[in-house]
Amino acid sequence: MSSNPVARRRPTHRKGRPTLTRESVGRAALDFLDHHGPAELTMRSLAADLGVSPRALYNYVEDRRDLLTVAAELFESEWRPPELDSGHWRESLRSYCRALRAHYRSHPGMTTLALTENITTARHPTMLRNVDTLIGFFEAVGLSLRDAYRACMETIRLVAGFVELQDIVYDRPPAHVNPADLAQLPPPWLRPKDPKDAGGYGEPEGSEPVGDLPHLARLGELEPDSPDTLFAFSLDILVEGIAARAA
Amino acid sequence: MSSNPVARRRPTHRKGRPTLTRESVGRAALDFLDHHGPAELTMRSLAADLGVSPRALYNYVEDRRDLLTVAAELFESEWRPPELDSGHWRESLRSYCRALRAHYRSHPGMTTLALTENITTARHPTMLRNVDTLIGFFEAVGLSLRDAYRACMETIRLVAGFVELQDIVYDRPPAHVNPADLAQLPPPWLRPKDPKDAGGYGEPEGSEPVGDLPHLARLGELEPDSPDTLFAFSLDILVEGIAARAA
DNA sequence: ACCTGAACACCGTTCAAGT
DNA sequence: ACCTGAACACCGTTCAAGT
Repeated sequence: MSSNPVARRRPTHRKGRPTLTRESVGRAALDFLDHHGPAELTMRSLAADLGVSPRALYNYVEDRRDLLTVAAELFESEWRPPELDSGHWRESLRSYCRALRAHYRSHPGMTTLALTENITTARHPTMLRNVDTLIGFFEAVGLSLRDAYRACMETIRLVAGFVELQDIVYDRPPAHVNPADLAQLPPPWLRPKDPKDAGGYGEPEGSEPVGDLPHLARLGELEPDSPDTLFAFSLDILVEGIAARAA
Repeated sequence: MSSNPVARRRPTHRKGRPTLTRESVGRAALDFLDHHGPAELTMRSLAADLGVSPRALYNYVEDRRDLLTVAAELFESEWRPPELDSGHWRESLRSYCRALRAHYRSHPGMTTLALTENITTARHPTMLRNVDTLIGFFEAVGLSLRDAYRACMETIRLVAGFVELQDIVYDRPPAHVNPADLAQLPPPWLRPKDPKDAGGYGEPEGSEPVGDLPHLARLGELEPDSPDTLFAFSLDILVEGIAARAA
């Protein structure tokens, strides 16, 4: 040991700012998503955030894909799931899914980015452990190993799909959708387009085009669901579906 | 009527190729996805495909977002769902979902594009009619109107989520994943990274890292699921979950 | 060893000009 | 009326050069 040369530490600062690392760059990318949309996350904007030139990032990550992979790994490692108790498995699974949903929503766009960049290489040990635990939970509930694996994948996909396809529209309404429209049934994307912007669906006096869509029309009389209520329904379906399988 | 000037038709051809229209441009975008990935669909590549300059597209669509909206509308209008029979509702719902899955897969990337571009404005009348019919089906099965709406959304989200998060990796394996790895359990994204590329998970002789993940390790002994089998499991969960709700 | 600045090949979009 | 070509402000990435 003493024959080794004195360990030369890499400097911790440079020009007054902490030295970059592979992890700190990935961390910055993940945090960036808390303030901006995924489309705004570019090598240049991230470099500007960090106060360096875009070229500097390439000393720590291979390319943009690699950067997003590091961010995805940090994202995975960040989550500490609640305890799972197969004794009260229904409520336990619900809590688990609610926590998982909150985690996905906490860094909005991370899943979308992973999707568009086809990132399947972020396999953080913490995530593998979480998945392993969840599979064990489903076995304890009464599923075969194979079904437990399937149920685990189904659970994750349900939560991720809900956040990406449902929550994202409510949490960050796109420029072209009126937030007030989200608080009504049916949601904007199930309302007929008003022809030529002349009085359409929302008109108080009954108008023609609705006649063809009787069930959608009747939805207008209902109080709208909050995203949380809708998610609770999804969980009901999942839980009872698994219960039927375990029986 | 006869006082109207003679209707001047717009020319149907120009320079030997059919004149572009808003619809034909959107159609070309949708068809483009059958041959290329969504990331390759650019204004320039599409224009090259059509044999025009990129600028020409802007005579028919406002911008890239608008182009993708037209493509999404065509995508929605293209689907003719199978008949729904509430008399044999379980098998009927299964067939419906299988057909819907096939539709999503037929133009891979369309949903991903709609997601990244936040397109919620594609509301083709055909799609609204299909949704309306599905809600009516769930009411006939025994759900309240509110639950029927929720079940309809849940069904669509389940199928879309399955295609985007599961099928896409099998149908178009990204460059960095070995297709042979997809035919094994656990899937690549649940296998521990081999440390420094030295013998890792796949090793015949038992190695350390697996000891910590007992359930994932036992998965290796199982024959892998085909995507179709995995989808059938998802449908089982959905159908029995809805059955419990309808009771 | 780590950074910057300039450059390259792309992208969406717009302008001025052609026919 | 509809198109092209050149241009602008972006993007990811690379090269040569600085300290």
